Amino acid sequence: MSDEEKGGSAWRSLGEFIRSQRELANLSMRQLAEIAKISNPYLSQVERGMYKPSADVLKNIANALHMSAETMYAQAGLLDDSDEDSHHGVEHAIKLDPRLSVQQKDALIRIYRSFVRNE
Amino acid sequence: MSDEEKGGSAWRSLGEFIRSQRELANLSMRQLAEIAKISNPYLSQVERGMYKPSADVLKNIANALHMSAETMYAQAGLLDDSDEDSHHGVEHAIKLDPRLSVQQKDALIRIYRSFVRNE
DNA sequence: CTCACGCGCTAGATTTACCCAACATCGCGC
DNA sequence: GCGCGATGTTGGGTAAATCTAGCGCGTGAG
Repeated sequence: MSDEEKGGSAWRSLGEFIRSQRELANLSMRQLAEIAKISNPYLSQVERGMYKPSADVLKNIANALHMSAETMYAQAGLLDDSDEDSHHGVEHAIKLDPRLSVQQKDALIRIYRSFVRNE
Repeated sequence: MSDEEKGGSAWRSLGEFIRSQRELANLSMRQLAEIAKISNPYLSQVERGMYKPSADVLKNIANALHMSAETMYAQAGLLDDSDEDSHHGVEHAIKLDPRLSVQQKDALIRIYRSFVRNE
């Protein structure tokens, strides 16, 4: 089939993404599950990539984590078709931000590059 | 038993929306179902609002109807709010960068926010 | 040390999405 | 009239998504 890969790998990385964002927000599974209106065991399975959550669950999790649903869908690989976001990367986004001064942009980009270099 | 509130009726209008778009494109159910990689009976159920299709199905249908997945999600009521002042450009890119660790993303976002706050 | 409590995870049951086969209905050519 | 091919729909099954109840582990207080 010439279509896009329907692999489950995208879902697994989505789970890791959710877990990292949850930990970044210092939320326990039960807390996030409560806010996102799902059960904690299910959240556990989702974070471990065992199930592909439906769209409303994704949206609820995204809102609970104070991120846009689109970000979540993009991470889940559900927004490929028409125009994939300007995926020109972090540096591009930094350069386009009008609220940053030139020095600030430079500093951010240098920090970013030091991070990705030490991958 | 459950509460039918925001969302319950959204799926029904979504079905009507899909049906109108399909008829507008002069496609039969079997044709659209074939392109969207679902079965014709299931498409029938969806158009009549009996089931809430999952995100990938929605994306495939949107694709088959030559519309963006976001439009479909919006019709499904899955994409409304994304609070937060919407200058997500830099933060969005940072969150999606797979080469950054969680801590690195956190650090970059904090630096970014301190910059724009101190403008 | 023990008890209580929060954490993430497993086990099993229930609900839901989705497919396949068969149905009824409406043309259209013979 | 009789097929017959195309349309939308229904019934019944299977696998996946989601829930509830409970487990085992760590940690802090008494």
